[in-house]
Amino acid sequence: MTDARERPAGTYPVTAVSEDDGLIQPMCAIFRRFLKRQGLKFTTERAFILDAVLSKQGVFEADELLAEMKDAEHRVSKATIYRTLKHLLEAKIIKEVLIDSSRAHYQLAFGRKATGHLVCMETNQIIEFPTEELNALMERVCKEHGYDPLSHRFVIYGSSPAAKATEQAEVGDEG
Amino acid sequence: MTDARERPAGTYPVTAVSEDDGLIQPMCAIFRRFLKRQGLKFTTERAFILDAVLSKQGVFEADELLAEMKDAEHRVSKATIYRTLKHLLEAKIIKEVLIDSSRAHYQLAFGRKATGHLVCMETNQIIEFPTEELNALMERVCKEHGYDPLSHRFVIYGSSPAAKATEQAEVGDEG
DNA sequence: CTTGCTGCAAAAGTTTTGCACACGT
DNA sequence: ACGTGTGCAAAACTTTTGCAGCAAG
Repeated sequence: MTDARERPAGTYPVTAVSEDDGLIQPMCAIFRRFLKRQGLKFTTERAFILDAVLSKQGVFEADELLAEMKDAEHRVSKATIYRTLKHLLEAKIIKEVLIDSSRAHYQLAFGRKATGHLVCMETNQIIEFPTEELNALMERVCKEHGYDPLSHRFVIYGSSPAAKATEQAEVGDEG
Repeated sequence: MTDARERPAGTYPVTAVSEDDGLIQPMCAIFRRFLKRQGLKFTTERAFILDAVLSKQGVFEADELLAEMKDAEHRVSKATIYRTLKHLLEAKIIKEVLIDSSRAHYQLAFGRKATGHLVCMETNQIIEFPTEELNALMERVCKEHGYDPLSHRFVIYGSSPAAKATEQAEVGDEG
């Protein structure tokens, strides 16, 4: 049951491993340059989406951005959010994270060391942890098969202490 | 661009790490027992789906099964395939594999050591490799956060030798 | 016979796309 | 002005579900 589908109302409680929020501002310039290079425009909507994305401490999804944008003074449409996410991926400002197969999850791609994700199957809490040590494994496996390594993802599924506590309580109730 | 979407017509060429196909037959009995325990029935359709699943050498998806079932003498509906996949997951005969976020991917859960997946971003080829060494990391991370470990997934993205060759050819064509 | 199962078609959820109009450069 | 971008609504795709008839135990 590799399933984190029933997520608690749009939010992922996340313990991030990010280190420097000082890198956030230059990102705007970086995105701008990226767009110019591609003959694309830096629109108000893209600025707003970038801003929302940069404020994320951990894993997020399109849905979440959409909800935030809906309330904000700047309403941005679903279509624009999806289109902009693609550009942010290409610009390597965000990267995809594999949490479950029903929706796409993203995370900032900069200012953080390689991380894996520890997912609680019950509460959907996601904890990040560093995974530098996996680079060696990636290199080795790629070399063995003649591949050029690009990136890797490591996800652990388990039960959080909170989930176990809840379980206990439920058993008490039922029994 | 963590995207393996444009997959070559329903097939994943896979180099598996499976070891004993001799375990396959008992699976039928195991599934039967599992169903009985749950008050469920072992129907012709379920038998056929189990059979198709057991013949898989590597990663597969619902879509693929559906296509196979369409041609076979036993036509099985989409709905039944999805419903049966859920039971097979619960019975721990198959497990979910995270390859990309657009579709669910599965793999037999037995008769194989823990494996990771090396995915070629261009050709979508998937190579399995053993990942026993990651168990220690899983245990350690879980202990650090008070989690009970359940399972883990490790995916490497890269470019296969074949993809690089194709690229070369294309550059030659264009230039 | 009783209960669960199947197929169909419709629904649901996420992501993409066509189009007319609006906006950066 | 030109070429892109945006919003909207519809389409595409994967997965789920309701229902009426069907089959396993």
